[in-house]
Amino acid sequence: MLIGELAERAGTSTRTLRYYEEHGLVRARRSANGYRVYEDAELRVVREIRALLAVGFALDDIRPFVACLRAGNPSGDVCPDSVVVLRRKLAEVDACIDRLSTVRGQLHAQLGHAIVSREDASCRTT
Amino acid sequence: MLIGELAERAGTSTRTLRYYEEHGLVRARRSANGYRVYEDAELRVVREIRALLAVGFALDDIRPFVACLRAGNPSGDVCPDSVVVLRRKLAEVDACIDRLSTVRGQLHAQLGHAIVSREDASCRTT
DNA sequence: CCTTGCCTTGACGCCGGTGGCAAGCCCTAC
DNA sequence: GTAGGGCTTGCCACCGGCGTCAAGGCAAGG
Repeated sequence: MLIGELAERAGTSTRTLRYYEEHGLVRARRSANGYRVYEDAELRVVREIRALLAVGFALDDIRPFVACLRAGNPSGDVCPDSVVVLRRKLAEVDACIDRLSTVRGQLHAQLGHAIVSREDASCRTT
Repeated sequence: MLIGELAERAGTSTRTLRYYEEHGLVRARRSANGYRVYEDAELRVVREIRALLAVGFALDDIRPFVACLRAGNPSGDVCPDSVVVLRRKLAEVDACIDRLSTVRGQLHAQLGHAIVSREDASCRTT
């Protein structure tokens, strides 16, 4: 399978696949003419990556899941490393929700004509 | 008041103040030597900006609040334009919380060994 | 031979709010 | 005179996940 086909089947772009490879997440052998050739199994890997990204993981966080899949596991989340990341992310999300709830309260109060206080940074769901 | 003093009193940097000015949020007259000279009132403006940024507003969103303050209002949130922005932001935050709650559920499920589905993008609390 | 369409690498752009550096002016004190 | 501090403008760096363009090689069909 060449890169264009994989991109289409995974619902993404060739640029994206090359980017993943550059970051060590996706693998390909090269044919004689230098083209990337993918195993069918890579499709699952790419889908795992996309699903995790959508949930808010960074590429670095995703690495253990991919490794877990490559190790032959039916899903990428059964390995200890993956679980660690999952727990961390869960904690982050919880913290984020708490913060947003606070902000929500502030906005609500301000709409009722109060004054905004402080709140800090970094909450994502890319 | 010169820029260094304002920066210190507002708890930020001179770089930041110049940036705000560049984006039309903070005003200063110039002394003979070209230095920025600030009214005392600008301190309140800068604090309003910082507070709103901390809550997650973008600079563009903050403009109406500043205008409201400049119009002589005791707080920046009493003007119609400000309220519009507040409502929009509240809605955004609500949506964000919903999304994160969904993600939380997915993470939880995955920790219980299920499979991740999909979720989309953009949730900030800068 | 030429076109078309796949593939390759390389590199810049984006977004937003700064940090930080450079080169240079202004003012004060010693 | 000179050292030191504050001020000026201008521009590059950052973060992350790509989009997108550039310039070129390779394969196949008319």
